[in-house]
Amino acid sequence: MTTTTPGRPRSFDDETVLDAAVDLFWERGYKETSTRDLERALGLSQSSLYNAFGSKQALLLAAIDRYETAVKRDLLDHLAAGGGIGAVDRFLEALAGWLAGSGMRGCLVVSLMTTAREDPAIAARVAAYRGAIRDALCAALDGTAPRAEVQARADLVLAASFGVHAIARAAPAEEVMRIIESIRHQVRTWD
Amino acid sequence: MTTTTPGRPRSFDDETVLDAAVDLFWERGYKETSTRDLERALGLSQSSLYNAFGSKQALLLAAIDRYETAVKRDLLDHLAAGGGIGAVDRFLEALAGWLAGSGMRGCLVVSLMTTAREDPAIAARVAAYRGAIRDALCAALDGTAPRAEVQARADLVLAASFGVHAIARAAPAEEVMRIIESIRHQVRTWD
DNA sequence: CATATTCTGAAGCGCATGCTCCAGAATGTC
DNA sequence: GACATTCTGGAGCATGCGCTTCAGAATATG
Repeated sequence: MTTTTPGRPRSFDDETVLDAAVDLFWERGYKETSTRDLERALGLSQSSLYNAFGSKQALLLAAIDRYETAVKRDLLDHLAAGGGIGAVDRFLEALAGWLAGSGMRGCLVVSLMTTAREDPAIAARVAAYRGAIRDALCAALDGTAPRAEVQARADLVLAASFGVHAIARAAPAEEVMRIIESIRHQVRTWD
Repeated sequence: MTTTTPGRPRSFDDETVLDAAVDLFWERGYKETSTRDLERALGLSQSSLYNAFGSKQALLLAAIDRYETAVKRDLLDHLAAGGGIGAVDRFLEALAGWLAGSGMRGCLVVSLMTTAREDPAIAARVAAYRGAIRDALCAALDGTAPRAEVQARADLVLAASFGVHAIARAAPAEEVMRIIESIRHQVRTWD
């Protein structure tokens, strides 16, 4: 049932556009990115943009979906593969590479924390993202310790990695890398 | 040499005004707080405000100074008093109270991370704040383990507490409190 | 009281914001 | 080729932004 609707077809690829939106929101923040900035970076006029996504907020929510997909592929898969303390260590190792490879801009979602405080829809999306990471950490750590201990360790790694994302946005790269190493060192003592 | 200059004296108290500025920047964020908002909350006209502080950015920097003073008094003093693992644990306990008492808005400085990325003066101020906390953690932990281990633990607590601040801005209070308990649990294993 | 200095409210500057509207171009179906 | 439908660029809306300007009120010194 993929009948084509009559009328002029869209001249841009939704995923390409979303990638550019992720990049812009990630680099400069949500509030700091204007619809004119998006127009320029995405190569779409504002009318096309609003026609396709509805609002700046809706575009952000779609961009978060796309961002989360990438995070799952590049980061969380290290947790799923094998599991155990080693998996968490590899997750943190990948996090360091992820940060360096993306120009030390931390995490899109973490950078939205202030915006989330005054926008329930964004707050809900951010909470879901946080939950997904915590669940992945718990799953990886399952069986390495009593359940309560597993959850405490997951919370610790979650908080520490979010802190790294916050720090990364404005600190020298070496400092960020050292902090990640410190976290990994702690994680390894659990083995 | 406290000779009074001729001319009409200022009708407001600088520290009272700064407290209100801290409160507003903290609650709503820097970019999200307009000079009109400040005018309203501080009870000063914009001209008086600019006459006294020079710019919105300068006001923020002054507000950070005042905020850091409060943090030192309410949080870091727990690290200085006694020292050792127990001091870090009490610091985290105080952090939970600080968050609850301030309406779960996290940390003013952590909320500036995105702004700091595009404003060198704010970035420098944020880095100094971060350094002060790390130094206090290192000092408290000094002697409880080899120097390298002390620094790694300080980094971990720093990152985790910054993560808590980020999460606190948009998560349910219970979740935040549970995360802090998880961090404290880990810290206590060092004893 | 005269004078110099400072503070203050209101008005306004140019510019950016998120979003909408609309005429016309583009491309599908029949 | 006729038609229905959708996309697109540009102009424009009301609003808000950080900041400045200025005339006049307020208050110190001498």
